[in-house]
Amino acid sequence: MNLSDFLKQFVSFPPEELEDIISHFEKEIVQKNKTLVTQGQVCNKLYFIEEGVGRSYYLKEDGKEITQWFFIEGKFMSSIESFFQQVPSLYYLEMLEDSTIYSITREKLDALFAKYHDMEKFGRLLSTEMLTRVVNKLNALQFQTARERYDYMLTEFPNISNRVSLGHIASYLGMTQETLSRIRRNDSPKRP
Amino acid sequence: MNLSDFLKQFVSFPPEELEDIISHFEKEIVQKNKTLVTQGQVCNKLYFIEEGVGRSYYLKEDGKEITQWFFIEGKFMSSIESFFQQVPSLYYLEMLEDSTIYSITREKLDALFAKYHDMEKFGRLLSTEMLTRVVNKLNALQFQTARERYDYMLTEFPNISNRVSLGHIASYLGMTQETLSRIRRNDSPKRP
DNA sequence: TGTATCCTTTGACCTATGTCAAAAAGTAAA
DNA sequence: TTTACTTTTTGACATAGGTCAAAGGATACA
Repeated sequence: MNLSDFLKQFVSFPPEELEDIISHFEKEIVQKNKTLVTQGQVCNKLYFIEEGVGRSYYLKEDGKEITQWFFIEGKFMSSIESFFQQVPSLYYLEMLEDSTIYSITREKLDALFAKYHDMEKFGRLLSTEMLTRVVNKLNALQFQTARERYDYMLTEFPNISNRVSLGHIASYLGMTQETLSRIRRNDSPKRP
Repeated sequence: MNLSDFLKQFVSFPPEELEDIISHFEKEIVQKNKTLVTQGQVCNKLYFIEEGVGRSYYLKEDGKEITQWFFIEGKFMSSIESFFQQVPSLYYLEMLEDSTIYSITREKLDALFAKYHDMEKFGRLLSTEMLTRVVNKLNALQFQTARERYDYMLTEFPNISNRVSLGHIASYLGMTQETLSRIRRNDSPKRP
């Protein structure tokens, strides 16, 4: 999905607004393993992924990486609270495949929010949608077993497992790689 | 904190806009244990708490209640994804103290979003703020021990523990009441 | 001011998941 | 196709936190 179609999903922009908005994004081709943002740095870009996969991850004191979120094509990617509150990012942002992305700076985005009421609405709807998705994950982590959390993930990110490593998925789900491997072994989808 | 001050924290509304906006809210005095929304029902009001505490909770198959969020005075309260996506609520909303709240329907709120660009901006900022808070809890649940999660909660909701029951807090933190009781017993604040 | 009800603590025991270590299976590079 | 490296699986063992049951404390109301 391209950026224009994505924007139109949320708000029916007049064509000339849409064109103006899109003209403020910059296309970037990035390679697998490229780090977009480092822990401690303020993230001042919002990215739209046209093609590819990325993740945000947190580095623990003991050096272990904890995946916080996956971002796939047709979605926005950012270190959310760093971008919106302009505070140092707790996370790294990294691409996991060769990808085509479009980026916009905080300044330009704010200008668009101020210029177009429609854009402000888009921003609001995008936030609430993301909020919904985060709440779903929260529920999974708060009251589900390891097995159920794995099932949740398959609905949130279908076939992500062919694209990213087991270790990344395990930490995303708040479990170890060994536990996830054992869950997969008994892989009849859970029936209650 | 009252509604007017809360709105002004996010956006500097012109006085007449502010007045118009506030006039669409309805004041309600509700008693302790009042249920505002039931699981399965679409939540079509957003509440502002002027005084009091509430919570959202989920009822598991085995009848156990799991607190999902606490809402205190000076904050908005709702079954977020039910209100914004107009789908049946997964949660109950309940007040835990006698409270003074202000409510607005989805229709009226949408009309205000459409009427005032400033209000749309307020909506966007409110969503991103809530998103940030939810992400913080997500992190706590995803990679912290029971003890650390308890410490996290004390920063997110200082002295909530004097106002709501231990069982509510425990389920909010994804642990049993017994575990929380044991954590509290050894209550020297964790030093790393 | 006693009685019923609810909330919190404690103890004994159990289990899901983590930890550590090594083997096996993939993947890439030469 | 051999070598080196990364990822996944497996096994043995450890432990945080859950479960169940009962005893204390609070609180409310009659």
